[in-house]
Formats: sequence, C-alpha cells, structure tokens
Amino acid sequence: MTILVYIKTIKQFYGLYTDQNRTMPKSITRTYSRYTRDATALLGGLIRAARKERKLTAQELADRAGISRGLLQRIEKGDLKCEIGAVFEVATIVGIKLFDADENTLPKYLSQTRDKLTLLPKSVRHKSRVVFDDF
Amino acid sequence: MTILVYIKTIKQFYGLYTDQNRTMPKSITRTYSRYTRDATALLGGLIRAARKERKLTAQELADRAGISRGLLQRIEKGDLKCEIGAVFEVATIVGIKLFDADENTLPKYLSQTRDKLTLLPKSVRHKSRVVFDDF
DNA sequence: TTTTTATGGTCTATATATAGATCATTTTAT
DNA sequence: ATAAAATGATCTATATATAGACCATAAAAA
Repeated sequence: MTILVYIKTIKQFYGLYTDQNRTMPKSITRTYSRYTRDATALLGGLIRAARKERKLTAQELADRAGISRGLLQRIEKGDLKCEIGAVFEVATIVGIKLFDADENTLPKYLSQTRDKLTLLPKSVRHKSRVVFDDF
Repeated sequence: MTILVYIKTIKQFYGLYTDQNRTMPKSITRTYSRYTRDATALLGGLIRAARKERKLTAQELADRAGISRGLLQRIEKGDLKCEIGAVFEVATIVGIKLFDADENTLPKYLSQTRDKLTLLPKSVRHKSRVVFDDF
C-alpha cells in the first residue's frame, strides 16, 4: 500500500487548509483621500527629482537605503502601501527636509510635541449622554 | 500499520518545510537614520496631540481612517513599519498639513514637480570611467 | 468610592509587502 | 549606429504587517 502525498507549494496546502476550516476573511481595501494620495505622490516625485539631480541611479539609491530597487520604484511612484520608514529614509538620503526641519530643529519639535502631550488628558472621555429611550 | 500525522499549526509545518528544503533567507533588519526616526516619531506625536485636541478616542479615529486601533497605536508611537498611506490618511483626518500645503496648494506642487521631472534626464548614466588596470 | 471606558499590551491567522531574479524596453554614451 | 546600462515590469517565495479578539490597567466621570 502506498500513500502518495503531493503538495506542490505551501501556498497550495495553505489554501486548502484555510478554505476547509475557516471562512476566508474579507480582503481589506483601504480608501484614501485625495490629499493623502497627492501628498504621497508629491513626496515620491520629490525623491525622484532629487535623485536625478544628485546623479544617482535607482540601484545606487536603493543600496544606500538598504532596500530593493523595486521598492524604490514604488516609492517614487507614490505607492501608498510602502513602509513610512523606508520612504522617509530615502527622502533623507537625497536631502529632502521633512516638516521643514533640519537635523537640529527636528529633535526640538519632537520634544516640544512630547511636552504638549503631557499636558493633554491621558485619555479622551465622552460625557455620557443620558438616554431618554425609556419612555 | 498506522501513520500518524500531527501538525499543530501551519506555522509549525511551514517551519519544517522551509528548514528542510530551503535556506532560510536572512531576515532583513533595516537601519534608519536618526532624522528618519525623529520625523516619524514627530508625525506620530502630532497626530496624537491633534486627536486629543479634537476629542477623538483612538477607536473613533481608527474607524474613520478605516484601520484598526492597534495600527493607530503604532502610528502614534512612531512605528517605522506602518504603511505611509495609513499614516498620511490619519494625519489628514486630524488636520495635519503635509508639506505645509493645504488641499489647494498640494496639487499645484505636485504638477510642478511632475513638470520638473520631464525636464530632467530620463535615466542617470555615469560616464564610463576608463580603467587603467590592464597595466 | 465606584463605575465606566479608554488605553496599552499580547496573541493568532490571514493578507500582503518585499527581495531577488528575470526579461524587455528605453535611454544615453561612444 | 552600436553598445552598454538604466529603467520598467512581472513573477515567486518568504517575511512580516494587520485585523481582531482578548485581557489588564489606567483614567475619567458619576
């Protein structure tokens, strides 16, 4: 007697597994405002322009940032699903100022914001609205 | 004869599979500059402050942005691995201006940047340095 | 004080972003 | 014109971010 188990890929097994035992969760499609899309596209465009002005190839900049060329392409295109850390790092390398702040003023803004937060209430609490539904 | 197959979790099987058949790829740990880390932390702090000023709970803001409360927590903490789209969307909702631009000026900056890009060379090409290694 | 609720953290399964390879095309230098 | 190289795009496996549930604690209201 022979038992033949043939699973080509993990994905295949994974798919069988999930389909059999769990309901496939709804794929979450995010919506973004125009402002968000424009801002991300602008940042990507600024990065691309700065890269060319500095005569860096995509591969060179990607290497410096420690990311793949493909990811850099997506960043420059304004892809909304890239890690913010990767995007900001690339921007930093080509010399784009975030929040109009240089390396000296940025920490100051940061501590100012932290100070401000200590003054604000720790948690936001809504006044409990009295409901008159009993009548 | 009995063949007993016991796999507790997919992860367990997955681990066995990869260890046996493939070399485990190096887990890529990114490095980020201080400027990048400060900028992300600042944005998170600004979001948190703006949220409290607007008397929104974390859950309320997360719902409006279409994200989970857990993700909002990471964003406010300045986690570098969040999607830039999610971060910018939350910032937009609480009224934080990106690039000091409002909803009218942002598209203008965007088209200006695109115009600039058409003027720049399509691809960056390094002058081929003649190598004298032959001697 | 008591009660209610917001926050902060953990854990798991799923969805998805990323690296890396590959190929076609475009662009620049020679 | 030709060659070399940069770019744009696609594909796959892996790594990892996210949603959602849960719990403990903190904080604000009653």
